[in-house]
Amino acid sequence: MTLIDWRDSRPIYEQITDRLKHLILMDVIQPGDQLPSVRSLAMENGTNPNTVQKAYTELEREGFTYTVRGKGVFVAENSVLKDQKKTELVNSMKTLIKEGEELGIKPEELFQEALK
Amino acid sequence: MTLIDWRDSRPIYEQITDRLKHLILMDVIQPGDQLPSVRSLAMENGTNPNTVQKAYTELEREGFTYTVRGKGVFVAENSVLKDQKKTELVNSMKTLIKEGEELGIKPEELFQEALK
DNA sequence: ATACTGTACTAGATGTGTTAGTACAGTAGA
DNA sequence: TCTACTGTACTAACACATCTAGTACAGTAT
Repeated sequence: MTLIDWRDSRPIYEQITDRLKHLILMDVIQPGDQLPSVRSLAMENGTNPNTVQKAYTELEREGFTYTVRGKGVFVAENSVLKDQKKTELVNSMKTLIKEGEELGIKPEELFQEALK
Repeated sequence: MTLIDWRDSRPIYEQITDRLKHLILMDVIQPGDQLPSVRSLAMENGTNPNTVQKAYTELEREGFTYTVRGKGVFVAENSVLKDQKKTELVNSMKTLIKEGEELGIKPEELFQEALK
C-alpha cells in the first residue's frame, strides 16, 4: 500500500491521513477491515513508524478508525463520515461561488464551465 | 491598511499576498495605484520589512504588480489576472465535483446544495 | 515463550518562517 | 547638493513543525 508522494511538499503524515481517508470514504477499505500495522506501513513506504503513528492517531481522532490495543487499527462504520464529507464539499463550493461572484462571475456560469 | 490576522496560522507573507491579491482583483486597489512602502506597511502591521518584501516579490512574480526602483510598487493592469483567477476557480470546482462523484453525489445536487 | 500489535517518551536533524540589522542604488524635493 | 524617501540584497539568529532514530512498555495471539 503506497501512500506517499515524495514530490509532494505536504507533511508525510498528512499525505497518509488524506489517502487513507479517501480509501475509506470510497469503500476501498471497508468498515471492519484492519489497517496495516504502523511498523509494516512505515517499512513499506520508507518512512518512520512514528510518522505513520501520527497519521493513525489523527484518523482515530476524526472518527475514521478505532483501535484495539495489541491487535491493531480497524476501519469504523462510515455512513456518518460520508455525510460530514458531503457537508465539507458543499461548504467549499459555497466559498468558490462567493469568490466568483466577487469577480462578477455568475454561479451557473462557473458550474457549467466546470462540467466541460 | 491592516492585512494580518494573528490568529491565522498561515505564514504572514502569505496572508499579505492573499489579501492584496483579493483587493486588486476586486478593484479596491486599482491599476496604477501605488502600494504602501515595505517599511510603512511593516510598521503599520507590526511585522518586519523583509516579510512584507517577500509578499511584494511574490505579487510581482505573479503579475499583480510592477516595481519602479526608488519610487515604489504599483498595481498592474489586471484583466488578464481576472481570467487566470476564473480558470483557477473553474479548476477548483472540477476537483470538488469529482470528489463528490466518487462519493456518489451528483454534480447538480452538490451545486444546488451550495446555492442554499 | 515468542512475535506480533499499539503507545509513549526523549533526542536530534532539518527546513521554513520570521526577525533584526546593515548596506547600497535610484528618485524626489528643498 | 543634501536629505529623506523608495526598493533590493545580504547575513545571522531564533522559533517552530516535521521527521527520524532509538528505546521501552503493555496487550494479544500462537
